[in-house]
Parts: sequence; C-alpha cells; structure tokens
Amino acid sequence: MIADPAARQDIPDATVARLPQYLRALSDLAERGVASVSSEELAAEAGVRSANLRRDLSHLGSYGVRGVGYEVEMLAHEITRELGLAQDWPVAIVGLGNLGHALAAYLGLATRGFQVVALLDRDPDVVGQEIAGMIVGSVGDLERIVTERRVAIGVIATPAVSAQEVCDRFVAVGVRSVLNFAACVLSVPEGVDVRKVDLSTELQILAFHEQHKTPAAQERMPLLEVAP
Amino acid sequence: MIADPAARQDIPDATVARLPQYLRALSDLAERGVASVSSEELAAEAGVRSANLRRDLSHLGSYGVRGVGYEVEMLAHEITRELGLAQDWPVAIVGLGNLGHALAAYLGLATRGFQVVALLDRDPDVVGQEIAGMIVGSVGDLERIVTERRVAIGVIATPAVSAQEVCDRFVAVGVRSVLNFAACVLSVPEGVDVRKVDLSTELQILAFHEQHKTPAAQERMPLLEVAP
DNA sequence: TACTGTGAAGCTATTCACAGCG
DNA sequence: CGCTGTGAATAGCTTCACAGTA
Repeated sequence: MIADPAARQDIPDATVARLPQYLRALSDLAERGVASVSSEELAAEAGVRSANLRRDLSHLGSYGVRGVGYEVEMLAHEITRELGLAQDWPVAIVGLGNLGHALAAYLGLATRGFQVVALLDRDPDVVGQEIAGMIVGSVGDLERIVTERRVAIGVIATPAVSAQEVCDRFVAVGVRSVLNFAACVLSVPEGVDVRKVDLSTELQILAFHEQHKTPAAQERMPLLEVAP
Repeated sequence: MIADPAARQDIPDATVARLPQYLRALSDLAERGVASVSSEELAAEAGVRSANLRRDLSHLGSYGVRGVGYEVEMLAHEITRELGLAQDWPVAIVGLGNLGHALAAYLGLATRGFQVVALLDRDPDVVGQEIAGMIVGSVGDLERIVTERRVAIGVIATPAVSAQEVCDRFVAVGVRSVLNFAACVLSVPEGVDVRKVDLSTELQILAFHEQHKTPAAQERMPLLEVAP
C-alpha cells in the first residue's frame, strides 16, 4: 500500500454506509479522552457486531494493532479521509419551506465536511430573506450560482412536483451528487448519485412492524405508573 | 391471529422497505386515471427492476393477472393493508426545534396512515405555542400524554444528548416504534424497533462517492452555458 | 495473552429465464 | 400472445471461528 493506495473503489456500499457511524462513535470517544478501543467496544458504541466492524475496517487497510485495538485519533482521521471529509464540500439547498429551513440551520453549524454556499427558493417572498446567516437567492439563478460557487452537492427540499426540474438543472451544470427530500423518484443520467430521505417511507416501515407485533405485547396500559 | 391470512411474517425487510415506493407510484397512477399496469411499467415508476417488483409482490400474494398486469386500485389497497395504513397510527413528536417543527408541519397534512396526537418540548418558551394547529406540551408530561393518547410511534427530534432519555421514557410506557432524528445510537430492549434518519450520514455517503469519481468528470465548467 | 484480520460458511437479496396461465 | 409468478443461478453481505501477531 502506497500513499493513496490505488484508488480503492472496492469498498462495499454497506460498509460505506456504516463509516459515518464509526466516525461519530470515534469522535465521541475522543471527546471522552479515550485513546484506544477494541473492535468490541467500538462496535457496541456504533451499534453493530464486532466481526462486521473488523471486516468493514479491513477494507480501508490495516489500521489496528493485534492484541491492542485501534488508536482512536488515527482511525478517525483515516475514515475522515476515506469519506472525503478532509475538505469542505460546497452544498446548495433548494426549497426553503419548513424542511429546507431546518436543513439550512442544521448544516450551518452541525456538520464538518460540508459548507452551505447557496440557499434558493422560487417564492419571491422568501428570496432575499436571511436564513441561518445566508441570504436566500432566486431559483432562477440556479445555474449561475451553482457554477460560480462550485456546488458539488445539491439538496432538494422542494415539493415533489418541482423536484425533477431542479434536479435536471443541477445535473445540467455538473452537479453529480443529489440529496432528495421530495417524495418522488428522480431520473438522472449515469454517473450521478441520488440519495433519498423520506420521512413517510420510514414511518410506513415502522407501521408495518408495529402492525405485525403480537397483540398481547400491545397491551401496555398496566405498565404505566403516572408521576404524582 | 386469524382473519389476516396466515399471519405472514415472512416478508423480507428489503421488500417492506420498497412497499411505500410502490404505494406512492400506484397513487400517482391512480390520479392519472390509469387502471392497470404491468410490472415493467410500475417498476419504472418506482425506480426498481421489474423482476424485483414481481418478486416483492409475490410475497403479498397473487394479485396480478397473467398476460395483463396489476389492477392499480386493488394493488394499492392490498399494500396499504399490508403496511398497516388502513388505520391511523397515533404519533408523538418530541423536540420542536427547526426540524421538529418541519416534521410536525409535514405530518400534519401530507401523510395518510398517521396522526400527530402530541408535540412535546422541554423549553418553557416553546411549551404552549401552537405549531401546525396543535399546542406544544411539556416533555415532563410525556408518560401521561403518551398513555392517554395511545401513542404508537415516537418521533425523536431532540439534541443527541437527550435522545436516549426520551427514548427510554417512550419505551417505559409501551411505545415500541421509534423514529430517531438525533445523531446517536439508541439502546432499546428486544421487541422495540428504532429507525434512524440522519442527514449528515447521507451527505457523508454522497461525499464518499463524489470523492471517488473520476477527476476528469469533475471538470464541469465547460459544460455551462450561462443564460443571457 | 488479547486482540486483529480473514478464509470459509451461511444467509439474504437480486436477477435471470421460463413454465404456466388468462 | 403477453404477462405473472417462481425455480434456479448469481451476487453481496454477515457471521463464525481461528490463524497470526504485537
């Protein structure tokens, strides 16, 4: 393994999806002053099995020490690098309803690795407002703003009916990573990644499991002891 | 449990996770007045392969007609029933910051199958406010309110530091389905389902793929033709 | 010794390809 | 015929169990 070892494109998707959890667990440990963890401890912290964690980390390289564990700071650094969070990715959010507003506020402070560089909305009453320290621009200027500010990731928080159009315009000016909060499937050309976050899908999955739980377990009233 | 044909607990998780998408696709088709679809068409609408769709639907039963396809209304009805959306599940949202506010507004109108019956916050300035047509209660009354209003699904939109406590209190009064928006892993006993929605995880996954795309494809400037 | 990294096994999910049926 | 439903093949992921090592 040399420097950046031969552009490892062989990391499984399932592993990539867990790396952020490991990174968060490592950050927590680092804040608590922990310097070293075993796979068992880190796995517990991240909510996975230790064998799974070790397999995942083995895809990144050999960063553990047998008989000891992993050095927290070093492993966090390696995962940060692998995820591409050593730099700040410029993000644009389109659609500043309740959800877009919340996303702007959240991204404005909570997340390392990303920087919100544009907020865009269609409503003339919203354009010009300041949200999370940034002035909302007009979605009509999307192409210019995305290009000028080198936006790499587009976040779509518009109603479903507008989402495909916004997506197409992002893609047309070179954005190849899209996070979609609208309740619809987006069509994109080869090479563009779309991830969908959908509240109602998540609730519906919970409802399915809730419905299929044993009725007996559903009688919960006797468990309660109301505080005086 | 009889009535529901042979308590089919054998529906794979991956299939359950796609049923909401099929349901949405079917709703769209129904609104457009389409009465019947082939697996090919419905799969395209939902963004999956047709073989995958047919396999998924086969877990629910045999609701198609060979040589013809699926009747839109009937299939939508079957999926609705299977997901447990024929009834309305009572939902409580805890934490009414920007995100909780957005969730309350979204659930207040957009979703069938769920009804927000409680909004709770810890901040005395927020308690008593009206959000999405509902008065915010105090998180101190969580046990009483959850019990009285028969809450089945708890939505946690608090800061990470409070999430585990809120979750424990939900579980203690019998809630067994939790949707967690806080950036932490929740520990729950056997029989309780937690689903996590995490914006920064999603962005980090996009960043990983963005970073691993070919540098050549990253030169997007020449593609732009600025509107005059 | 106490742990990691990994071959091998087992399991789950997807896709192919076609028999079977309206 | 044209489509669904499904056996069989394939691909991908997780877990076991232990050899290897600081």
